[in-house]
Amino acid sequence: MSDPPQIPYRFERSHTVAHVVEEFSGLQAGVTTETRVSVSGRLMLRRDQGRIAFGTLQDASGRVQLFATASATPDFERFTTLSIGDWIGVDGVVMTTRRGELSVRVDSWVTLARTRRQFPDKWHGLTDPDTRYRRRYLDLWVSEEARTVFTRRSAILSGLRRRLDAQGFMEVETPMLHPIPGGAAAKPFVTRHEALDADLYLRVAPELYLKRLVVGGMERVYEIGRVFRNEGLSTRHNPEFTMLELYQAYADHGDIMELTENLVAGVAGEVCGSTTVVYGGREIDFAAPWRRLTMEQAIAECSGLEVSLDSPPTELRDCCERLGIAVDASWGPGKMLLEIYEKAAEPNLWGPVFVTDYPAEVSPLSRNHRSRPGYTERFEGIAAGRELCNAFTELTDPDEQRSRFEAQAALRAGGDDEAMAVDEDYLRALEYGLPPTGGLGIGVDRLTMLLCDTHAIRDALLFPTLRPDPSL
RNA sequence: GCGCCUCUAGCUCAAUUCGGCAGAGCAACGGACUCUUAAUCCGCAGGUUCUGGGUUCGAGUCCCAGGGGGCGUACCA
Repeated sequence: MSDPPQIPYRFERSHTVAHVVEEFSGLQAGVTTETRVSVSGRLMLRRDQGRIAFGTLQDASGRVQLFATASATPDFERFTTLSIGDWIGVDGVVMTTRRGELSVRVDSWVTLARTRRQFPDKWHGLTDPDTRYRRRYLDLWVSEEARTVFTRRSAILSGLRRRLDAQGFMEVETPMLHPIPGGAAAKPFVTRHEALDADLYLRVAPELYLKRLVVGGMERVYEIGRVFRNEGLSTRHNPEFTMLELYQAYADHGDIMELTENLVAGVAGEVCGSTTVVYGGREIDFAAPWRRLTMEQAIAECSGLEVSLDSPPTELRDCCERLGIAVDASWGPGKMLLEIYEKAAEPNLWGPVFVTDYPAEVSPLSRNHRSRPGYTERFEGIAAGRELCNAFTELTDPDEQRSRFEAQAALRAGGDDEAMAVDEDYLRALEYGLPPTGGLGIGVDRLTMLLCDTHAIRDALLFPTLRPDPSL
């Protein structure tokens, strides 16, 4: 074997593999065209045959066979020493073999990168989840399913953006470093800014900044971005995940429900080819309109329990205890009702369904229900037993918001490190006037899971959070 | 955090209920082959069995501690 040739600085490609396959799909067996193409990618299989050799070239779009011969292929001997996983660029005519396999004849070729490490088994690929996540760059080459999920995730993101842009929403970017964590009940990550000599928190939600923008006259805004929550990892939780939040001035929860069901159904139809998708072997149809159930109705339907905020507190407490929920002394009826719902109803709601009318006690940022005291105009969209989105008619009154914050701060003082703090700056913004506004948050990773039929959030994230590898 | 399971060659996996020489396929390496399709055939090489202790004449296997991972649970509006 001769020395490796100089690696070029660029390679001019005329076709992707898929483009070649598409353009020449009808070619009969044993035909050599006069069309020259240049393609590039990794050599994923090689079948040497003496004075001819076959290879399988894979690029981002697919696979095509390479056909090399001692007479037509320069450096044929060296070609047959390429390793599986080597990057090459190939130039040659499009042809079919006697058996009819579409191929590119290797009339010239160049090494673009060599792999110094051996690729996984060409048939079994990678099965160890840890290796798949830690070396995603390998997983992407050997696992078709992984490529499909991330291609689809990208389509979901652009589909969401396109639809919102078309409805007059403006995409914005708000700070990820917050002086006061807020916008969701979650434990934040703390970091430190040296020059400011201040602790800052990685955002748990962009909500309070986006609503400041509505105060500022941005009537329809959205942000798609990472949020960070310092909580446990599970099949459904990653410490950093992607949230879509949007706010629409002059809209209420009803408008947001319509927007949500149309947005999700539209993206599902576009990305999956149908609003009906199969998740875990069971169909789920995202076509609008989705069912609406109040929290009490959801509880009653799933468990037969007749409870509400008007139930005597002792009854709510008994109900919690029967369900195995450890009731904290600080819980009011709203928190108990929510816990009952989450334990007895939510996992059993296949949906998609909007569960509406959340207690004010557990909804510090949403506006009081126009006709049901103690409740808010908040809803969550549930699909496959899990929260897909959270939305409400926004609380606009600064005095009411202050008292909600203070209730949260009291919980915080009592040791609840997920409760919110009083955000004076946000209150000042409200004092300048927030018009009636509807808001929505969608978990993009959860949506991806639903539309890709994956059951672990790690499979919907390119690089899920893992413990640092102690062997490195 | 807690419980259960798991970790063997680059990858995928073996290694007899009950402790007895650590193996195969693919990849790699050397060779044969002008139409293969996970090519085939011949040959060669490949190991801190996650780490550290312990029991034993003898440990991949049993015990203890630690590490990684998976699942469940808790937490996560």
